[in-house]
Amino acid sequence: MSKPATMRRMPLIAHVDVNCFYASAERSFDPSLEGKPVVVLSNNDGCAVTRSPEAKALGIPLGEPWFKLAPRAKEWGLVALSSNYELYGDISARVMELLGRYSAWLEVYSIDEAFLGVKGTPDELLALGRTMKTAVRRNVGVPVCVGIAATKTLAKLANKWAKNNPAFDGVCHWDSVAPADRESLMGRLSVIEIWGVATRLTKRLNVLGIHSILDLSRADPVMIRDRFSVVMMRTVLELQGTPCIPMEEERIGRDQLIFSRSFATSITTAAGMRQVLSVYGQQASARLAKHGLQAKVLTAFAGTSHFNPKDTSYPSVCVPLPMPTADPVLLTRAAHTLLPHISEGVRYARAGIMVTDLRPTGNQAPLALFENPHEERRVGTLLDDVTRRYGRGSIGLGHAGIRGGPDWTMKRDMLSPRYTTHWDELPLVKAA
DNA sequence: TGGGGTCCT
DNA sequence: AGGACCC
Repeated sequence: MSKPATMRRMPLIAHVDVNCFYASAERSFDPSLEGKPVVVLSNNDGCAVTRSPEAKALGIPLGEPWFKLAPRAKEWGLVALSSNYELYGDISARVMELLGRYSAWLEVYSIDEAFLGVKGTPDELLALGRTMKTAVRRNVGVPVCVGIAATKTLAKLANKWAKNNPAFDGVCHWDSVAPADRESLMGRLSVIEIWGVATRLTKRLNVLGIHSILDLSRADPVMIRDRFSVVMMRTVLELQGTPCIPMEEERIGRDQLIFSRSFATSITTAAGMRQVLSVYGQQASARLAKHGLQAKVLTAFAGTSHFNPKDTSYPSVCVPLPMPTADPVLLTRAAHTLLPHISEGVRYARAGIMVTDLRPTGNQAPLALFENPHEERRVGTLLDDVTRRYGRGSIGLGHAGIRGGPDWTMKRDMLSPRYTTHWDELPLVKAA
């Protein structure tokens, strides 16, 4: 199991993640939030995606719609904030940069999580975990926990344990815990707590009498592979201490890019849809150019609300592009082929485009957004058009479109300042 | 009452 | 293409 790995000083995996990241990021710049129940809302201020410990203590479930929370917010002293991705992205970069100093082998797994390859005696590993935790808290201002184990799956489990059991003080080295205690934990926890197992798989496992993590760790990997998949088999092996999920290189370029939003107010006209698709075409172009990529295929889609199960409609078109491109005009034109499938009067609650079959831009400069002056002119017109109609800030690349704007822009009524990335929104510090 | 992704079958 | 998962 994991013991030989430790004895042979095989590299282990440290999993580091920020406790309730969005809420912690907000707090690190607004100390008045300390000790208060805080929730951060999803796009469109739809539902609570992050809760501070105080908000959890109020019994607010993850994913609770804001419209249900709002009436009681005052009574609870609940603070709700719109997602401020610029702030979180910046805090994330600082955390990752700092972690990179403790291991050359860093995999940034998500905005608030990283895996690190680490080596050392159990004492050294525990010390390393504590050092990282303290450093991130002091230098970036957000709390993290650390789990260290032979595999990614166990490292994540150890991290979760560290978060839930104060005795660990935020750092759990799996192999340093008494086997009886580990078994007791795994016996108490449902398989749904494991990385890679969610509701569907949990149901199927339960049918086989596999309920706890301990049950799963004792299952026969081959049986699991036959009845489920190689993915689930890897999970079983990882629980047994055999690394099956490798550290990954930094991924350059995505397989696909999606631009999609639900609307604050539904779109009911082809003209409205045309504008939305134009914006997506723009955004896709900018992102492709930024990554030095071109797309061969574009899919455009729209859909009615699934909370309104009558008169549903989900039109979509898939457009092979004549040649790989990141050109805003060509992408927008392709996206507009959805328009004939749009029926006037139908209430579309969302729309989007997806570009796939991506490949690196050839010998053209990756950042040459507008190749020929003719097209540049037309793009300018497109931007001007929307801006004239809906006002400045309604459209644009990057973050230009988030304030105000037409009905279909994102609703972010409770946005905190972009403290770290915009000069006019820097926090003020008064020296006494 | 989110929006982006990936991998496997 | 669709179904599962992740954050």
